[in-house]
Amino acid sequence: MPAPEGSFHARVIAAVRGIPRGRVATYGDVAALAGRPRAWRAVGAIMSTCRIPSVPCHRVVGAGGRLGGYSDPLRKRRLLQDEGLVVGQRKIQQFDAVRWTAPGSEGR
DNA sequence: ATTTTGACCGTGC
DNA sequence: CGCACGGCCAAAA
Repeated sequence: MPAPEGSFHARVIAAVRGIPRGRVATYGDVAALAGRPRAWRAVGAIMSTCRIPSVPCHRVVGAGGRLGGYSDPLRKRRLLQDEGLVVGQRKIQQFDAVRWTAPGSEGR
């Protein structure tokens, strides 16, 4: 289990696990929730190792609502649509309306 | 310890 | 709106 407590990996997974169904977050958001708002790079690398089914890694999308990457891009698109999201051919519609924001991270 | 890579992001044309 | 370039962080070799 490649997720020692206190590691960036564990924090990222915890953040992704906190994304409810029908909602999406960008790599930058996940990185910020993980405590490293500038580590979206590492977040993507970690997601690539996302072999844990307990983590809805398909809810992590690129900035601006882009699908981003995935082992099976088509599958990711279908999963998001299955959760009630409107996905275009390359980007998510109403992205701002479905973008997941951590409790307390909103405007203040 | 240094170098390379990766499911990225933002800016410029 | 699409492509090219640079910058950034962490893990692996």
